[in-house]
Formats: sequence, structure tokens, C-alpha cells
Amino acid sequence: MATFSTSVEDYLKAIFELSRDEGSAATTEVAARLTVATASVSAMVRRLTGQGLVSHERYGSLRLTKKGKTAALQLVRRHRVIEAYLVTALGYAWDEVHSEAERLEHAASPRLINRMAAAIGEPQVDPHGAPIPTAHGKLEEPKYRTLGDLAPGEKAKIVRVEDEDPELLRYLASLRFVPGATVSCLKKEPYEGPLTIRVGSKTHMVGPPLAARIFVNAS
Amino acid sequence: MATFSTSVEDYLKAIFELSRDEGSAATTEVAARLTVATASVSAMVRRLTGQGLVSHERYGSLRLTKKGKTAALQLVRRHRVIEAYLVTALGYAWDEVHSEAERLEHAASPRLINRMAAAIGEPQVDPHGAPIPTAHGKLEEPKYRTLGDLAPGEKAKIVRVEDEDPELLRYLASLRFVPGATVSCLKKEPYEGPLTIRVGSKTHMVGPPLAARIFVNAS
DNA sequence: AGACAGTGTTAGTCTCGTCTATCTTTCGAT
DNA sequence: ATCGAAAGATAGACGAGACTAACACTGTCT
Repeated sequence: MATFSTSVEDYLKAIFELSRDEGSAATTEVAARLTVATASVSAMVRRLTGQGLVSHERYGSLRLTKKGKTAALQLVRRHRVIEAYLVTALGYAWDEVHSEAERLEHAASPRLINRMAAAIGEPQVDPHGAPIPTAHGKLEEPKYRTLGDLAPGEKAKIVRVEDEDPELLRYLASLRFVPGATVSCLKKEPYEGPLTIRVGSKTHMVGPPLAARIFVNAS
Repeated sequence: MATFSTSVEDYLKAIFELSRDEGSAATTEVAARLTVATASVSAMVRRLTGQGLVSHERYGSLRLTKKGKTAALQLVRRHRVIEAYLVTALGYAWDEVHSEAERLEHAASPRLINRMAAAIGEPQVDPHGAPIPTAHGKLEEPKYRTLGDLAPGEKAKIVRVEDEDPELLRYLASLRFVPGATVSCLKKEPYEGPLTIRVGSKTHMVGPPLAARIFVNAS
């Protein structure tokens, strides 16, 4: 198993996640996600293609090779296992784990990751509902509907939320918008208006941008 | 709390540990411990003195400033807490933890270290018997006698062993030469000859180089 | 005291990963 | 069909951290 620098791993993960969401990744998107200059991305892409991790032709879009995807999946596994472990075994709050995992994922050995996963019962998802790839790199990542897709009267279960913004996570927790919660859409104002969502015995107004970051399962 | 690069941390720790053992650290010693060229040490020392972490004059010996010592103690704490946690909470063997901790110590936040320490009951020593600095940077590191210092007929308790060589650790474990074990010196051949050591119901022959790496407490 | 082995420093180069500034390509709007 | 704005690539620089080769200092042994 080849080992990569922290930077290389970060680029691979960024490309992986962007192309998961949108089919392929663009230079500017990677630059934005990693907060580096686009020139830095160009330079790194040259190195990555040289190592056979990324395929790319001039002015074209970026995609991971098989090798690159394997590496990225390992990294995603490391990240999500660490997040789950921190919450379950060490009492972290779900808004505290992302940045810690961002650093640890580059330092943790496969053995450590597997022991952590075993210690907390091989969870299928991380604290934000994101699925954890298996040790062999299998990942089932369904396309979910979002809260914003619900029609008035519909009921659903929250299965996943976006995980990068601690403040958002604290807000969601305060509303009890957490994976596993059952929600129902009471009203939906026209013209991209706010939704009225009931969860438990409370109702909340939710704007479309927020609603788009909460994923639900037909239920 | 300033944050340092992995390299800077490694140098600080190396200088700290060398000067603990011998009062001061020399360029070649640091180079040998980190397996880098002496020229690299000279270059790094220039940077470190610039940052006020090390005091040094040309051709003189290296010592940490107060600031440098504080940083090194934090790093040592991180290392030893991680080692203890891996053994106690995740079932690592004591010969597997050193290299894992070497990587994790650079990535773990103070919060993580403190939670790990709390989760395993704030141990005073790591799995090899080395004392763990407190969160406030206090470290009690007594000078112990070694197994080689024992006179025939003397009894003692093993309190600590050197921790860097996994093979050595496996060998020591197979002999039950572990912290906490009570040993007695039955014989000591003259002219730097081997010692005959009893531990439990078994006796073993131990050469002086090995005996010097096992620390004991009068008991 | 002088010679020499060992220790330490300097000089120059390399790679990695970043930047800014500039140039090229692509693509959508007219 | 062209023009201009994004997007992307290139050129050149820089800092960190490493190396080798060459040079300087120290301390010891005779």
C-alpha cells in the first residue's frame, strides 16, 4: 500500500467528493474546497497524473483513476471511522469531530482504524449519517432526497446532514434535526419560500438553503 | 498556543530527550536520533533559535529555552498518553504503540489527549513505565538504577524499560521483564559478565547491554 | 606544541507545495 | 461568428526541509 503526503491525500479526497456530487471535478472547485490558488491545483494535478492517481487532459475535467479512487476511499473510511469513534468512545459532540478527524485521518494506520471501528461495533455510518466504506473499499452512497424536496403533508426520516460546518451542526442539534429523527412537512410557502417542519412535538421554519443540506429517506 | 510543524516538533523532542539523559544535546546526537544529516540539524537549529525555542552558540551545545521545553513537554505528554490509550483502550501490544504514537502525536489536539487520558483513568506512566507529564507540563522523571546495577542477592522491582525497539519489547515481554515485576539478582559474573536474574519462578541470563536498558526501583 | 580525528557550519542544490502574475483556451451570449 | 468572461495553464519565486561536498573549529594524544 503506497503512502501519500497529507497534501496529496487532501487533493484526492477533494476530487473524490466533488466528482461524487457532480460527476466530475473542476480545477476551480478543488481550489475553492482546499482554499488554495488554482495554480496550485494545476501543479498538483500534474504530479497526481504522473503518479497515475488522476486522469486529466489539458483544460479538461478531473477524475480519479482506479488507483486514486482506492486511495480516496481509504481516506474517507479513515475520516468517518475517526468521527464515529470520537463521538461514541470519547464523548465528542458531533460538531467537534470534523476538524479533529481532518488531521488524524492522515496519521492513523489501517490497524488503528480497524481497531477503532471494531471497538464501537463496526458502525455503518458516521455521526452525520454518512456511510463508512468497508476496509476493502466498498462504499454504498445512495442519492437521498432533501428536506426541501418534501411536499406538504409528507413524512420522512432524516438520514444524513452535511458535516463540515460546526455552527450549522449545533443549530441542527438544537432543533433535533438529527439522523434518525422523523419529520413531517406541514407547509411549504411558494416561490422558494420557507418550509414548516414538525419534528417531535415542535415545529420550525426552515429556509430552502438549509433544507437542501438535510437528507431524508422516504418513510 | 503556537503550533509547530512535524519536523520542528521532532527536533524539539529529540533535543529534550537527549538533554534529559546527558545534560545537553549535540548536533551529531540529534542527527543520529532523527536519522538526518548533521547539516540538516545545523539548518534547523538556526530556525529554532530564531523562533526562541533553542539557545545555542556556534560550536556550542544545544539546549531548549523555556518556550522550547514547554513545547517538548506537551509533545512528550501527547506521545505517552497515546501509547497508554492504545494499550488500555484499544488492545495494542506494548511493542506496537511507539511508531503509531510517533505519527499521532503530531496530529492530536489537546482536547483529544485530555479525553484519552481521562478515558483510561489519568495514568501516571505509559506502558513502558515512562512518566506522563501533566496537562500543565509538570514531569517527574526520577533517575533509576538499572538491572545491571543490582548486586547478587539484591531484589528490586522493574519500573521502566526502554521503549523504542519493538523486538526488544517482545523479548522482554517473553521473559516477563515488565514494569511491576519483582526481580532478584542471583549471580553476576565478573568482568562485565552476564547476570542471572530470577523473575517469578524462572531465571534468565541477561547481558549487561540489555540490563542497562531495564530500570528498577530499590524494593 | 602540533597533528589529526571528530564535530559543527556553510554553500549550493533538490523536491514539495505554495503563491502571484500573466498567458491561453473554452464557452456562452449576443 | 465573434467577443469577452471564466476557467485553466504556465512562468517564476519562495520557504521548509532535506541532501552532499567542502570548509572551520575543538579537543585529545603524543
